[in-house]
Amino acid sequence: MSQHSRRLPYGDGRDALLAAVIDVVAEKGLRGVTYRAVAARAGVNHTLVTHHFGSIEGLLAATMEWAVQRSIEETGLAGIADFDEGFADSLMATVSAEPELQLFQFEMLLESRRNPKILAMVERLYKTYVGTVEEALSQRGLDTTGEASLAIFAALDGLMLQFLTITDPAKIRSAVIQVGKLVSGLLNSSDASGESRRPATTS
Amino acid sequence: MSQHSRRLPYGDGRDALLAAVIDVVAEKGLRGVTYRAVAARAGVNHTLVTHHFGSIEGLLAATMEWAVQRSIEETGLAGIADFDEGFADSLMATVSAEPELQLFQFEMLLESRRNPKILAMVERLYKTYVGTVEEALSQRGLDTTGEASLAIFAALDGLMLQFLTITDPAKIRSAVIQVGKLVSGLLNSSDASGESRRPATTS
DNA sequence: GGGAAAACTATACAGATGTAGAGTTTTGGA
DNA sequence: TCCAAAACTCTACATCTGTATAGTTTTCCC
Repeated sequence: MSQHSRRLPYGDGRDALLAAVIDVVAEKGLRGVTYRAVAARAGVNHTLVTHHFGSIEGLLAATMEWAVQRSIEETGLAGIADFDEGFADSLMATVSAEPELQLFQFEMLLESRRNPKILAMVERLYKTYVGTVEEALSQRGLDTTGEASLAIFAALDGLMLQFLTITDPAKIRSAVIQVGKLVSGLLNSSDASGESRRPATTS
Repeated sequence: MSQHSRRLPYGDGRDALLAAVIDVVAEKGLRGVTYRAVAARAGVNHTLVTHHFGSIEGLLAATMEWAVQRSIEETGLAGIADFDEGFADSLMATVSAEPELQLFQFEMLLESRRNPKILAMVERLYKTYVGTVEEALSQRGLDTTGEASLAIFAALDGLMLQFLTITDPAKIRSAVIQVGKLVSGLLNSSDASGESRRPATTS
């Protein structure tokens, strides 16, 4: 079914291109990102990419900017306050909702080594994520020096990466819950006398 | 200065191509992997790629096969038995020794979504890694049900990914050490809670 | 030492890709 | 209403890329 049915509304080309990048990367990887492939997916002429973004690099940077903004606004880690099973499910649900978007961000993480603009955006994104974890740990009265937040976030990040690629959801879910237990363990070891395994009800 | 100085010894072309792939991916990403780019780096004619590997996909698969074998043999996580500071330094040293190789494996992890052959190899690699962690945890008498090994490995994996891209070594080092402390915490909490304590046979 | 097989090169070409330039459509404001 | 700017398309072309084919060099082994 060739669906060149209706043209996009005037002014929607730019956004359509950004969305198309996510899809093309998910389907064919960065190797598949060409002016024509992206434009075809977006339903516009391939020269429109140059008009809006100047180059493929510019297109990728703009797409990442867009993706980062969305991720930060949605703060997928919002429900992180409690590290219980509900948290695990909500985290996985967030990633499952838009796997292509997450995949794209991982691609850009690797790309950041070769592109300063991308690097800056990835740094911003990751600092936001780690900051969110840090906040959650602090609320539980945990010592957040020594990069505990970074360690916890890296565990979740690594698990989501595997979730999106090679490891089945059930195992990932268990492992995410384990991360929650590790946090509890951190609480115990820093507060040696604590008997209260149950976190105090929301204050 | 054209430096077509010395040709490769006869029979070395294949290996030279594999090594070249790692370099090209590190420098230009998967987008930069073309017959000519890889062949030029290896110092051979670009048609040699087809002769040995059939296609770019075949070339990437063969390179991954080679990379996985090396990683498994070296077992970069060998010194994982103790989760102390020495372990952190040795882990980072291993990754630092050949960052391009690690980067390539992360690229292939993402690629595994679109390539069954790559998927099989990445699965093998990750199972080996998780298995190594599991062994280390068992030796400490820890309960390894519930995917604790997967969680711990994911933390280290996620940290190495950041180490290779956006986060400075000092922070990574601290975080890796934190992972070690989390393992200790796991030990405490499994004793303290007595929830699902299955004694591991330390035979 | 001779011949087949494997490794490798040379060349040529079709199709894909990036890019330039000129033209068309739509929007929005004076 | 009109016009300038922005959004967008069309076409053309040079370059890059993959691939086929034929030929050369080296190795291996009987």
